[in-house]
Amino acid sequence: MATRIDVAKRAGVSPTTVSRVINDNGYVAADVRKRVLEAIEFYHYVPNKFARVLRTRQKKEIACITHSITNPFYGEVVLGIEEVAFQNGYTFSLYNANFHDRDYRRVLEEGFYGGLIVLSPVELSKFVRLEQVKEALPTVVYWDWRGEAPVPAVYVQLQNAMREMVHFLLSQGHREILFLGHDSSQEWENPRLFGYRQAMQEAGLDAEKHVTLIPEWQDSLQTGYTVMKKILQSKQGFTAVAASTDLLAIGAMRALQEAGLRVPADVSVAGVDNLEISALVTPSLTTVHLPKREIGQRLMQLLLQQIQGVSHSLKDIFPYQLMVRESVGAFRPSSSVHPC
Amino acid sequence: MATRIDVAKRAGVSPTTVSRVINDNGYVAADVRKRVLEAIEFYHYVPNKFARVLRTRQKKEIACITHSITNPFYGEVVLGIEEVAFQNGYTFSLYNANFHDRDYRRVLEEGFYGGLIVLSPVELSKFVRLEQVKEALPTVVYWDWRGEAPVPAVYVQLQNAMREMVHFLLSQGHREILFLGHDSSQEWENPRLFGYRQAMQEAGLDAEKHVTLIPEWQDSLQTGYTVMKKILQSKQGFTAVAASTDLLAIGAMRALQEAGLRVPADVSVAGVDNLEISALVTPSLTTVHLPKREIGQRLMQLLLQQIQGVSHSLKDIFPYQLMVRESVGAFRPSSSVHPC
DNA sequence: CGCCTCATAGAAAAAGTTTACATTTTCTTC
DNA sequence: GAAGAAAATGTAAACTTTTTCTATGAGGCG
Repeated sequence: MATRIDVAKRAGVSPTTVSRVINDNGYVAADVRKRVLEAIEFYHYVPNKFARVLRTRQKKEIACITHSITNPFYGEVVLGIEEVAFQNGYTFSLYNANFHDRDYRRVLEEGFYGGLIVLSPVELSKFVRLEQVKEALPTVVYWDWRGEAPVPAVYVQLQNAMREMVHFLLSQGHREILFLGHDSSQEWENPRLFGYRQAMQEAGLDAEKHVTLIPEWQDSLQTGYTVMKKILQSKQGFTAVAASTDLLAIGAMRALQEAGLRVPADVSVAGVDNLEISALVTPSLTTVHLPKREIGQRLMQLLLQQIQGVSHSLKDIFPYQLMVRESVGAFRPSSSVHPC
Repeated sequence: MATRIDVAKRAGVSPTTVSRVINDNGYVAADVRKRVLEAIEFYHYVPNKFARVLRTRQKKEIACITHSITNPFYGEVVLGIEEVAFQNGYTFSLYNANFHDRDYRRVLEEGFYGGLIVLSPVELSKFVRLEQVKEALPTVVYWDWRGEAPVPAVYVQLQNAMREMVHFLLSQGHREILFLGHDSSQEWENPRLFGYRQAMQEAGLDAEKHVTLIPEWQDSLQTGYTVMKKILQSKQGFTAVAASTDLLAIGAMRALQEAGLRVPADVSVAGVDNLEISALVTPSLTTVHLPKREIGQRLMQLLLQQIQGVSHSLKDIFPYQLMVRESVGAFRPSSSVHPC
């Protein structure tokens, strides 16, 4: 690989002058500049990033870490992040924390990246300790839990979103509404679960009877499918399913259909997220739209502020919107999985 | 940030000894090692990656570039890549080529990465010129086109896969089979299209009548949906759809259903890929399984060989497997979109 | 003409690490 | 107990870049 010295030799100048041309600072005569540019072109010379960063300490590379690269929700968030990153001259790379925790911390701490975006910390809590990592580099987080994030964060009103969704199910006459989602822990409180309980209590219903909790945090089609299969064996009676996410909802819907139940005639199903697929399954999924791309954009903006040191942990409140589609129908007395 | 020199001072040794402890090479006495490790712990010292790479030229970081991070096909391939990368002490980051081409080339060429995996070069041909980039760093590619890749590649027998799928549709009695997918160009030949034509010709049918080509290479649910909507307006008659990918198939299926057509009673639909979602939509999709994770693993193995200089452009032939599910039914004389 | 300013360009230091080489200390072995 | 091997540690160069400092010459001005 050609270095700056090769370029300098070919252009008949000193290496310093090449730097000046590249970084466009200091005085350099027009003809000299031209010669240098030609030499750069000749060698296809690109300055060595490692040497440059070693000297300047300016890393225009940011990292994003997520638990599940295959989750389309994060996919869309990432698109938003990228957009803003590139506009600001940053490059962006994505990590998937499926593997060894130690390695990830190492990567993040060895000074490779100028900033870090953590998508949903709960799923990553085994790998990334926000308190530790924020010491090593500017960090922001997509925080979809109740309470305060330990670093600047983008918040979404998931509790209200879920609540509104359950309200809608209630408005359709449903009373036996199954909650399908993740549990809270000592550390983390699941706002979706709170939203569900809130809505049920407001309607004067038992908010615990139909709560089905998924042990490990897994947001996948397969999880929704297998959990619903199990529920159907348990003879639990319900007429609607309020799923934490669209993936869970779609998986659950399939399990219901395989059991010979019609959605929404026999059971209604709704989710939260509004993924692309949700509008294109049959029946199309009633869900709550979350502005994924905007979340990504704001995350990156927040990180830029962090890097520049002007971060005032802004709590962005993003709008959500109920998307009424086919998968929810009005309650009919005859319709119930196992009448109770 | 603490450096090696701080650590050395605290441990009362020379910086060299610290290096030796860290890299575990050369002689170092047990008690000295212990002192050094304590000092490292004290400072939370992590060697600066930039200085290290500058010196050693060993970049244990590889990049993967794709056109569409949200495509679950690539998502699963990436899981396989990651697995092997981590086993070999490499870290891995993902680029999404939605934005400026120049920037990507720059990132790749400035020596940041020790290797590059390109997922499907056609979609990236605007951004990444394999012939150029392979000069800058070891490169391998997932090659899903006819002909030879310009760099070591992992090949999949897509032509045969598609052919087998169309054979299956034919075996179910279908004759008016619509092909839904991407066109070939001067540069690239689409093996799926060839597989379709081959199967149709073998059956003595017109292989061109029902070919519907998607202009830009777009593999998404939305594309399948909108293209099928358009087809339905055109009054073209067919009884089955052979889609290039599962995403296109699922999108198309939805458009058919919205038009009041039953799948598979009125129209059969099949795809290629076997994504997770494909088994969980209703009706579940008949498709051809491709070993995505294995493809990823092999890609990374191939790249490791490239890096070590022992690459003998191995052509991996991966098995595929027809997955018969609900979305294809036997042809019935009465069933046709627009009987012709 | 002497001095100052400004345009231009090179020399050298610095960033933090690895490693070849050099040096000192300790251990074998006859 | 001396010689030579092996173990342990240190010195300094190298990796490539940016940046500060210095040097040279040209032109302007009193």
